[in-house]
Amino acid sequence: MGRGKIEIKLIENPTNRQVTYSKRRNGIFKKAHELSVLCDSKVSLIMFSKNNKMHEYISPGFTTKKVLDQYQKTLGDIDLWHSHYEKMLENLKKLKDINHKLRRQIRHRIGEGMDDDLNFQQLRSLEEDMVSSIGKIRERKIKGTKEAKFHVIKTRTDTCRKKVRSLEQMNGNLLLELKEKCVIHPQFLLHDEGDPESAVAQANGASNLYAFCQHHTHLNLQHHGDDPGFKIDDLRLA
Amino acid sequence: MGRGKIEIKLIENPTNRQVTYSKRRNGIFKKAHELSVLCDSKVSLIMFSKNNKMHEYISPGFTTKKVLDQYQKTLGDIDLWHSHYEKMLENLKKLKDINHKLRRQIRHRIGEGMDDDLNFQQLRSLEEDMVSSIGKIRERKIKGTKEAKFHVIKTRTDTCRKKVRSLEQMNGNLLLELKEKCVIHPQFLLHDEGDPESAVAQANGASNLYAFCQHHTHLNLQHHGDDPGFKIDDLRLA
DNA sequence: AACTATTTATAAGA
DNA sequence: TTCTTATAAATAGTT
Repeated sequence: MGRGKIEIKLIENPTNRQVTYSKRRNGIFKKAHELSVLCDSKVSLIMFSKNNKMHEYISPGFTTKKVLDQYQKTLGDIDLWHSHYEKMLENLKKLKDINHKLRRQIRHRIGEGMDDDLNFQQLRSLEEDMVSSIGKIRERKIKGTKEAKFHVIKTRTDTCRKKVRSLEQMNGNLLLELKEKCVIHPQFLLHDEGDPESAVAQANGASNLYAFCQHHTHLNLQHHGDDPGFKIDDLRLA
Repeated sequence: MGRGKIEIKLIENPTNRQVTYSKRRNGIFKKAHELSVLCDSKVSLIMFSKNNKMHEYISPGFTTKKVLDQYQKTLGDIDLWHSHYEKMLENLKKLKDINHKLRRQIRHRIGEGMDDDLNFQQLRSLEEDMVSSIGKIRERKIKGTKEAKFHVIKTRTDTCRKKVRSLEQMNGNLLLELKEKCVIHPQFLLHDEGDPESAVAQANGASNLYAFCQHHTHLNLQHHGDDPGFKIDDLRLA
C-alpha cells in the first residue's frame, strides 16, 4: 500500500529499511492495540530491529510476566526453563532433607536430641559405635604422637648431619689452605697428607651441601586456592 | 477500512467479535511477518483471545526462549524471575556447602577422614568432646532403662486395677441377681444386706469401667502425615 | 468463506 | 524524522 507495490524481501538500502521499519512498526502496534480493545484480547508484541533495538507493545492491564506464565501454562509446562526450574526445586528440597538428617545424626553423636527419637536399642548401638570411633581417634592420636616424635628425631638427625658436612667442608678448605701454605713453606709438607680418601669425602660433602640448598630453593607452593566444586553455569538455561 | 468505519471499542456481539478477532489477527500476523522479512527484524507476537485461546507468531530462526533471554538482557537482568532465580542458585550453593561441612564433621566423629585435616590439638579436643557425648548417651540410656522399668510396673498396676474393677462389677451383677431371686424367694433376704456403702462402691466401679471403655473408643490418631516444611509455592514466581 | 465498498496503511517524494 | 499523497492492502458489512 503506497505509491508503488513492493516485494516482500529484505530492503537493502539501510536508510530506507530503517524508515520502513519505523513506519510499519507503528502500524503493527496500532493494530495490536485495536485488536486488544475491539476483542478484549491480550497481546504481547516484542520486536528487535536489525541493530538489536527493542520495541514492545503489551495490552493494557497485562504484563510480560503474565504473558510468560500463561504461555507456560498453555504449552503444558513442558517447554523453556520450566522443567529446568522444577529440577532445581527438587534438588533444593533433597539437599534440605539431607541437611536435616545430617544435623540429626550430629545432634545424636554429641548427645543431644535423643529424647524423642531414639529407642533403647538405638542408643545402645550408638554408644557402641561411638566407643569404636573414639578408639579410632585415639589410635590416630597415638599415631600422630609417634609421627611427631619421629619428626623431631629426624629433624635433629638432619641438623646434626648438616653440621657434620659443614664441618667437613670447613676442614677441607682448611686443608687446601694448608697445602697452599706448604707450597710456599715446604717445611710443613710432612703433616696431614698421604690420605687421598679424605679429600674425596670432603669434596662429596661440599657437593651434597650444594644439592641440599638447591633442593630447598626450588620448592614452590603448589596449592591453588579452593575449589568450590560448583559451577553456576551448570544450572543456567541451556 | 471496510464498508463502514468502526469505533475502537469492545465489540459487544460475540459472533461479530470472534470474526473480527480472526480477521485482524491474521492481518497482524501477516504484517509481523512482512516486517521481519523486509527489515530483518525479530518479532515475537503472542495473543490470547477472550476465551484464552493462544496464538503466536515468531520470526523464522527465532524462538520464544531467545526472545525472553534477549528481553532479560535488554532490561538489564533486573526484572521478572531472574533475580529470583539467582537467589535460588545462591541458596543451592549454600546448602551444598553446609552439607559438605556436616559430612566432614560426621566423618570425624566416626573416626574417619582425619588423616589430612585434623591436627593433634583438634584430635584431642574431638576425643574429649566425644567422651562427654558418650557420657550423655549413657545417662540417657540409664534414664531410658528406668523409665522402661517404671512403665512395666505402671502397666502391671493398671492391669491389676482393671481386674479389680471387673471383679467388682461382676460382684455387683451377682448381687443384683441375688436380690431378684430374693424377691421370688424371700427366704434368702437375710444374707448380704444392710450394707448400703457396698452397693455404692459397686455402682461406682461399674461406672468407672464404662468411662474407661468410652475413653479408649474415642481415641483417634491425631498425626496427619509428614510435613516436609517446604512449600514449592514459596519459590514460584510471584 | 467469499465479495466488495470503503477505510486504513504506507511507499515514495518533499 | 515528519508530512504529504497516490496507491496498495486490510477489512466491515453483506451474501
